[in-house]
Amino acid sequence: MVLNRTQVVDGACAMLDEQGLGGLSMRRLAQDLGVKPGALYYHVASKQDLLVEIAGRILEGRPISTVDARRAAHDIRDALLRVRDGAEVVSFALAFRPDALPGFRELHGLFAARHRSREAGWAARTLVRYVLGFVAEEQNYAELVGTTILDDVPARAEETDDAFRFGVEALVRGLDAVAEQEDT
Amino acid sequence: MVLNRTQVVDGACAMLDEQGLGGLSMRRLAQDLGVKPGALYYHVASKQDLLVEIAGRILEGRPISTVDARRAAHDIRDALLRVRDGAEVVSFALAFRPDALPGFRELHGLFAARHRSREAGWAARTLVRYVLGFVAEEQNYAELVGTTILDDVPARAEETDDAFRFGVEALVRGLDAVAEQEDT
DNA sequence: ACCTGAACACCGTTCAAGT
DNA sequence: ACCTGAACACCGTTCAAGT
Repeated sequence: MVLNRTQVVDGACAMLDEQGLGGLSMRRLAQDLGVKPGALYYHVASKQDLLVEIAGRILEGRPISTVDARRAAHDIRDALLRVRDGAEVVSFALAFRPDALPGFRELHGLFAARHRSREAGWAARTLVRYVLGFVAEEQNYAELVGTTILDDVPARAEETDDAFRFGVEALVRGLDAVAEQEDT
Repeated sequence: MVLNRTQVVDGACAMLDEQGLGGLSMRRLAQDLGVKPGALYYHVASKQDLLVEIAGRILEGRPISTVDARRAAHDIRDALLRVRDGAEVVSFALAFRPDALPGFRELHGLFAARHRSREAGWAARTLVRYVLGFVAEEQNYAELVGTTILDDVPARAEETDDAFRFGVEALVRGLDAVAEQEDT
């Protein structure tokens, strides 16, 4: 079927967006691509490998600011929200292969001006964790609304945006504040 | 075999701590309890139901402060660290049934003095997310060190504690700071 | 009330063999 | 080089039937 790695990842991204992470299986993906399950392993080492690749695609979708922490947080959120279960996929990839995510190592620089090197790394990771956790919850809730008979509260979207901004603001301000006494 | 719900949850907790979340299956649990898989479903509605129950047990292990946000964060971390993959299990439970976790709804009160009601809820959820995200990463890393040939950096534990304190301090300070201008 | 037997509908992964 | 066939070792869940 002259399949290649790019097509496998493309198909996986499409399937993720349509079925969600729970509906993305190697067997289904193979069938979707008109191929037997074993064939996928000629192009991809494992499902985990595939998920890391998908995570990369998700993050490449939107450029992430490297100068403003607040903007960076919103950029990452926007990227994650473009794909169903995006936050969960990226979280997995980050846990499994922390170095392989594009645009995440550079976030260290967001705090390099105010913080010492070690603390800048902590700060960047803290911000990323906040965004991932927030969006994972957000997307998970959306999933539950879609599946279960959970009555959707109207005007939830704007309140969610407000809640996100609230957390970003608190976190960035707090990170700035603790930077000032890093001279023990 | 005169099994009851408590014994099923007990067995599941033990298996979680020994095998990790990936090694906890209904079939293995059944075999461990000397019973056929189908028997478990007489005591537990589903695996998800079981995980929510386990999450409750994990959080009940340590009392969580309701007066000091910094202490509460450390209390929650301590509770999560007592069980392998504790953070992942509690995260799942929180996503799946946000109301069924003991001691989490009360955290709202930690911020009620400084914040308006809506913002106090946001603040509490932000703090919980931080702790869960941090400990999930922490436990996941420990897992990778145990499995893969990943050379463990010495003195990592103390640095991890420092990193956690750093984030808690920043977050709590930031949350306090944004509280002061909640008069739009 | 509590459990077994047995099935249903799935998984990820491997690997000899084919082309 | 790329894929199939076919297996291996699993999953969660259901449900008639047994005791």
